Amino acid sequence: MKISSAESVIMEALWRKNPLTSEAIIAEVGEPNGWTEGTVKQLLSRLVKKKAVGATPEGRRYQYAPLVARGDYVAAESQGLLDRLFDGRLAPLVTQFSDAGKLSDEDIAELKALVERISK
Amino acid sequence: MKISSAESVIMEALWRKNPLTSEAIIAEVGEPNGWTEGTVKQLLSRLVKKKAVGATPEGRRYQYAPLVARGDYVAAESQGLLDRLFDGRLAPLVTQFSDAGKLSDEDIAELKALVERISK
DNA sequence: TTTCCTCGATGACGCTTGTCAACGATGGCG
DNA sequence: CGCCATCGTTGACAAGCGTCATCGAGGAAA
Repeated sequence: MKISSAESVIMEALWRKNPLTSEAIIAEVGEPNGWTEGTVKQLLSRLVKKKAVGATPEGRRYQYAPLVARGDYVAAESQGLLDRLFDGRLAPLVTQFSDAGKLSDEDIAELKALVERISK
Repeated sequence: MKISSAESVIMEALWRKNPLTSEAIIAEVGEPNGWTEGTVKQLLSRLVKKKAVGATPEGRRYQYAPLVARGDYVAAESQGLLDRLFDGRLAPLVTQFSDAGKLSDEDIAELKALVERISK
């Protein structure tokens, strides 16, 4: 099942630290996103139903933890974008950022080092 | 306004060649996507309402053409992904593909040449 | 034990999306 | 001058999403 954009905010919190109780998650993402307790609980429920998050009973409450790895999610999202917009190829994506002037000198240096390392 | 995923298929057709009549668009994207005429017409209407596509009367039909440049769309989508998943930095995205073993030798060569050119 | 608090489950609602069909105007052909 | 083929507009509907509130069950505290 697909993880929606609001849901991914919850996931990010859980990827950062887990397991967490709903209370902790609400504390973590509620305020910054202007969400009430009810909203966060609903998102959490949907994630559990989607099997993206696991809920283990601990006493009165649940401990929530991600069931999908962030790496997998990131890989799928990235690949999706690449396929949809860049014909599956990475270089044009990099070109696009370069052409848009979105690359700092540091970005370029990082890339250079990275490519150096990869290509050996 | 946001362009949805089905809508973007229509946009891609128009970016490839424009202006087009609805008939041509239906011929172009209907069959490959398993869409009926009605579906394509609806998507087109929504795109016009969203001002992503312009419709100029020609005789008793319209000629449809994109009002947003593909470059702008691609830039926004790419930036969005980068911000959401990679803290706005490009190098980690490249790393992710590298780590996932998704880079062919050709990809790497392209990247290398590209970075070379950019960094001067 | 009774009252209260908290947790997760569920209902609700308006909006967008994906998908398709029906309708009303209009131009072309016989 | 009528009829038919089209075109764009609209309506429709189920599913998903963003958002929030209410409810029932079960501990905790008095």
